[in-house]
Amino acid sequence: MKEAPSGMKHLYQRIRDDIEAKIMSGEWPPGYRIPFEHELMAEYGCSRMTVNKVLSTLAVNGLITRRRRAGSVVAEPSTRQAVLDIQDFALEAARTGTVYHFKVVHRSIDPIDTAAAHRIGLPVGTEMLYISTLHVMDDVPQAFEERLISLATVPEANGEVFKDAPPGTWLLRRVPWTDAEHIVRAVNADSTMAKRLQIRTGAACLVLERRTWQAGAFVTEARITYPGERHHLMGRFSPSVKGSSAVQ
Amino acid sequence: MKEAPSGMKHLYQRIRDDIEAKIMSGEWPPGYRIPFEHELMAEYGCSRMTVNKVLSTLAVNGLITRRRRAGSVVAEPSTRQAVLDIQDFALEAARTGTVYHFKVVHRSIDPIDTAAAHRIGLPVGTEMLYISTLHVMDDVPQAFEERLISLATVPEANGEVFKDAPPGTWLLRRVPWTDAEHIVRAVNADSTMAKRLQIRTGAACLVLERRTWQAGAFVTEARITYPGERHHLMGRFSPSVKGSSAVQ
DNA sequence: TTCGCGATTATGTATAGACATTATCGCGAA
DNA sequence: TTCGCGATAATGTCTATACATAATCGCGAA
Repeated sequence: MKEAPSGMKHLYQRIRDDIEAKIMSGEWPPGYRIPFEHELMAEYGCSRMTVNKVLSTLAVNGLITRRRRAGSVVAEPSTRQAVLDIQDFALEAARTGTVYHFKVVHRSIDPIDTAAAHRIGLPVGTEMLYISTLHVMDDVPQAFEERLISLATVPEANGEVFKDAPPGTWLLRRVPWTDAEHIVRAVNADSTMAKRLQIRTGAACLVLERRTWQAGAFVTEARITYPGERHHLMGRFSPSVKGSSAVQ
Repeated sequence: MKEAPSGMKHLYQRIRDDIEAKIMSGEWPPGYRIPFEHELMAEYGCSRMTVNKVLSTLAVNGLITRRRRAGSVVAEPSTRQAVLDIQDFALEAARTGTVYHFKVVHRSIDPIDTAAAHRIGLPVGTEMLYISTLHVMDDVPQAFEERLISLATVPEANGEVFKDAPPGTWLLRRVPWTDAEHIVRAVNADSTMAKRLQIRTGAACLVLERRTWQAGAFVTEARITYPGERHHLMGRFSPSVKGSSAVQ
């Protein structure tokens, strides 16, 4: 029994995917004590070296922290937040005691337009959910989000009206991403955007475009526009451990 | 012989540090075929599992790419270029056949100002090299770089006039960084910056601030201003492999 | 009750061997 | 010369074991 049966993923990858999915989906929240190595050994019927390699790698990449005798726990988001997500507004608001709310200003289901289809690499005409959201803190607009969700990958989005959670947060809970592409640009606000964000026309805005996939299947594309004076993106890196996070 | 003698680093870490240092310093440039596992086994007198774990980890983190039978080679910078560096202009220029040049517009050695000292965490009054550079491709200004270099960490910078290579490239060759912090913002160009970059006053600019350290010692801080319409930053991520790169 | 110390437990590092997988090399045939 | 194919070499995954290390637990003594 040295090799997994052909046609199925290797054990190492399977264990790793399982654990990463549980962490990214929030099923195992920060602070959660993940099973001990010997428990995972029993669960997957493998040797300790195999689960040890999985866990050490996750630790190096900042997803979990490990302590002898005490076991391994899911790390605090700061180190693994490679995403610069709108969800941060809710967290930031909770932390600082300000009032956060969001407003869905557009929602429709339409075939994908040719430009987006080409950009993303999907067949023209695929049905997508288009949704635009304004994020507000203490009555001050903080960001305008234009999003496009693949109904093929996320059929549950079809009837969703995003009443309790904004699309980004809602998605993250249901479809943890495995790959993401980010583009950051600076643009001058046109009059429409200026009105939305309550800034003057021409003010510099930071635009973050993000596309995410899950196991090769396209999930969503978001273009988020932040007023330039109110936000910046920040990240820390070292050659071995790479992580970044968004700050207000 | 299951354990390294106390007082010295573990074998795994030593091998990894050695290889990372060789890659980051440029001694093993991109494309260089690093020793085979069995050669590293012999060199360090350890089992294959140990060097295998080192190399697999480096591969996961994008420092090297591995291919069966062919061996492992140092990866192209794009995947490990967590830095969005000016050096890319020279590469980009070489690739597209455009003419790149830079002009040092300011150079002085002064005690650090209090704001920067506070920001970086250095004692007020430390001597720093201040240098400003304009980067030009085909006679079109592409970026304005304001940089501050610690003469304590990089004494060779004292007499350097940056004739052959711009400060970023020059530094990277001498002092490979081990930690970096990035901040990305969007600002409106003021009249001075507009004149420098040949854009209109008020045009949105992407500002990248980067601070780097080597083994805890501060190396440099750079603030690079790009015309918003001419540039964007791009990165790809997955929970396990994190990398990003700059594109034109 | 509190302190100290040994037992316990989970992780950290390392070994030697096994078999799978895959790309390349080189030889022989067309 | 070129094509095909088997040998070969390097990495990929996994096992079973061993001993080190560090933190916690719990018992017994002060």
